Amino acid sequence: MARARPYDRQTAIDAATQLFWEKGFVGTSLKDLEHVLSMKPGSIYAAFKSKEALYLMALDQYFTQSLTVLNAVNESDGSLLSALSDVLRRIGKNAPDDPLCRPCMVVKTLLETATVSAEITDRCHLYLNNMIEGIKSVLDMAQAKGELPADVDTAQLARRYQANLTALRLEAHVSQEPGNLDQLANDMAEEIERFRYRSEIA
Amino acid sequence: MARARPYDRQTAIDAATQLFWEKGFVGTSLKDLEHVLSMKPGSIYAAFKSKEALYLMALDQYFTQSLTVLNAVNESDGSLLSALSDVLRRIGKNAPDDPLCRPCMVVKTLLETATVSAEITDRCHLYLNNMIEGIKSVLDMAQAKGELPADVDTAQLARRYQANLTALRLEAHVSQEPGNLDQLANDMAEEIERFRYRSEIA
DNA sequence: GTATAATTTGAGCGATCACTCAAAAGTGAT
DNA sequence: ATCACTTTTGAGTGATCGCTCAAATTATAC
Repeated sequence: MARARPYDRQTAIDAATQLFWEKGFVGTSLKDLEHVLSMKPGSIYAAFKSKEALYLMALDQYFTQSLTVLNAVNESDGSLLSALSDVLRRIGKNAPDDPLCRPCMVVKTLLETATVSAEITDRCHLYLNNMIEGIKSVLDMAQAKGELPADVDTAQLARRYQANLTALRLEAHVSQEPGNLDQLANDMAEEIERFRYRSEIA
Repeated sequence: MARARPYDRQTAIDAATQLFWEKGFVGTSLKDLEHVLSMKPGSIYAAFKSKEALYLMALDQYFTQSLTVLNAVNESDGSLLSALSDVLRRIGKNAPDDPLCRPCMVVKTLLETATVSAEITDRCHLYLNNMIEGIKSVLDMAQAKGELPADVDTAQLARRYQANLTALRLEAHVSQEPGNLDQLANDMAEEIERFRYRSEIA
């Protein structure tokens, strides 16, 4: 029959994702990719068509992995609101190997590639919309469970949560004093907890 | 004596700032700069030494201009807290020609150049610290004027404000539905207004 | 006008960019 | 072993990268 690929495609895309995530689209050269993928240019282009196409695959990989965080929140047995605020507090810890403690790749991409590739930009908008939709559905679920008052605008709160999440991930990358980040994370976590429905209050 | 420069240096740096701000350090080529500055490569290097040095000048220019916003807040005759929250509401309007409604150049730079130039990165941290210091001193003044309760941690609130500002400016760049941005801005504005001291409450 | 000094000019430097393609190499079926 | 087929290889493509420098240009001083 035919020759088999000596590499695992998914592993390769994942390596490319890490590289792109760190250095950006323009900042990543093909030489960089060759090293990380252990592939020669010809193979890269045979396998992934182009640098831009590979970047789109990397973005998709990133987004898929990001969804697992949201799924974990959804499947938490305790309070959904607590699960959401715990994500914020987790970023406050700024663990070096925690991908959540690095700036969102989609945001980085949107800041970088507005003038580079319309297709990449469009894809990013799609991911962002999907993500906020996912957050909203968690909040809707929380509302159905009685965790959130019925009059809370879940779409609006979802946008607020996403904004906080983005700002916090940015701050984790920028911040020099860990205590400040943790405090900021706690502030944001308390903010969302403050929405929790308490029957004893009017 | 000697030949005079046919261009205004400040104007040139300003043009470079706009270009760098939009396209980033790596994304801006010398050809781009030649067009914007109407200068040939030799002149550019004679005047600004290198692309990186020019970028540093652009960053400084950007930061100086950013400070004028803070100064305007400081010199507002009315409430300082209102002046701060008005800045957030102003971003909610997303006026196309309002530089405040574009992502912070320092943040963009930090996301892009962590792997490119340590000097640029360091300078950005400096600017960020200066800016947050400026915000804190506004809050301190508000506290002295009795606008803020004495027990408010102004340093912490300043970080929170800066995080909101950054997130909002990002959202202005990313957001597709203007109404959402405005609502988010109002949320953030109300959040800071909620700190305002009211004598009739305990 | 001539000398002097500061500035612009722009062709061109070596390096790197994203990318290509003919050739070599590996794999399974017969 | 041979074949059909897929994949890897890596030197090499033209274009562009940031940058340089000898020459030309423009100004002032005398």
